[in-house]
Formats: sequence, structure tokens, C-alpha cells
Amino acid sequence: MSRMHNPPHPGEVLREWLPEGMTVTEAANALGLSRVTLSKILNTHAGITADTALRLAKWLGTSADLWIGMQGQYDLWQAAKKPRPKIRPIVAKLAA
Amino acid sequence: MSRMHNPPHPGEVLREWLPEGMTVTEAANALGLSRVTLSKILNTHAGITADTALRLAKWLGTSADLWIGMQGQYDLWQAAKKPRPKIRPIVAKLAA
DNA sequence: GGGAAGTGTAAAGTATTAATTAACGCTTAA
DNA sequence: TTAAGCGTTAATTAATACTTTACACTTCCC
Repeated sequence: MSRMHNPPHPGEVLREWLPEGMTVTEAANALGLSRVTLSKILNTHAGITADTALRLAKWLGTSADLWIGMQGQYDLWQAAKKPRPKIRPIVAKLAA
Repeated sequence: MSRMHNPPHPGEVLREWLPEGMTVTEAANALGLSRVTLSKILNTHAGITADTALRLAKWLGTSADLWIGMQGQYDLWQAAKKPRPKIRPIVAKLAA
């Protein structure tokens, strides 16, 4: 089902992965990103791209999937908040 | 693990969900998208956004997750093909 | 033959978003 | 007081999705 309400922004989660005492500047350098870009992500002002997910995976030893999946959940949740035209289900699913 | 090599573009998969005989034009109308946009998706010339995933979910009775996840896998695979600076793992994970 | 419908694609325009570098003001620690 | 780190803004560049309009092509049907 993959239910989840109000999934966290990936940046919040990434925060928890940064080793104690590591500066944002250091992390940005390690990832080959600018300090501004990483700061934006960590403060939920930018999202994680496929490219960034791959960098995080290499750096942290996680799957890239983890990050891209998290971003997807977040995006879906945000998009669901916005108005959208009513869409009629293609067929009334008749089970019985 | 979520391993997958060469994951299909979501548009290819969407193709299979369209009922026999339904025209692209009809499907686009049902989804509230322009014909051009849907055609691009089906021909793998555009991706599926969170908004589009929600429309597909409503229309087809699937989860939105399915589509956004598929797009994520596709994006990751494409991104992985491109060059990226070498990134040193943060710590050599010493298990023993 | 000739029209109508459906399709793929291209072009032009709008909007969003991620990325960069440079710069500013703030806080904290030496 | 200086230096480092941080968050944030601004200006720029680059993608990408989406729209409408338009064109060329095929297929089907009279």
C-alpha cells in the first residue's frame, strides 16, 4: 500500500545521516555540490534529483532508491494538496 | 533491494493499461491533459509528474505510487549513465 | 478519388525548478 | 577582533512539463 501521511522532506531525513560535527560545507564538498545547494536541500527549500540521489548513495552507502523514493512520496503528497480536475474512473470496477 | 536494470519508461507501461480501441485523444480528454502531452508520455518523450501520477491513479484505479515510483526508477537509471564526479564513501564501513 | 479521424512531431510561449557563484548579515568560538 | 560556518537572497543558466497551433502522414470509409 505504501501509505504514508505527511511524508518528511528528504532533507530532514538527510540531516539525520550527517555525522555529528560534520559541517554543511564539508558535506557539500564531499558530495561535489555547492554549499548553497546542500543547504537548500537540508532546509527543505529544494528537492533531491536523481543525480543527487546517486551522490548520496555513493557517499552514505545507501541505495539511491531510498532518496528518490522519499522525494517521490513527498512530491505526491504536496501535489495531492493542490486542486485538480475531477477525473472519472475509466470503468466502474465490477467485482461481483 | 529494488534492483532493476533498464527499467521501462512509464509511458511504455501506460500503453498497456489503455483499453483496446481507446484512442489517445480520448484518453487525454479523460485525464484532462492535452493530446500532445499524453502522446509525448506514451512515446517516452516526457516524464510523469506527481500531478500526472495522481490523475492516472484516479483514472485507472491504481496507486499514484506506482507511476511516480516507475518514473523514479527510470530517472535513476538514466542519471546513472551520465558521468559524475567520484565520491568517496563517508566511512569505510567496518562490520567486523 | 476524397474527406475525416487519429496520430506523431515540431514550434513558440509560459512556468517551475535545480544548479551555479557572489554577496550579505548573523552567530559562535578562538 | 577575527575567522568559520550558516542561512538566505539575487542573478544566471539549464532542463523540463505543459499549453495551443500547425503540419504531414496513415487509415478507414463513402
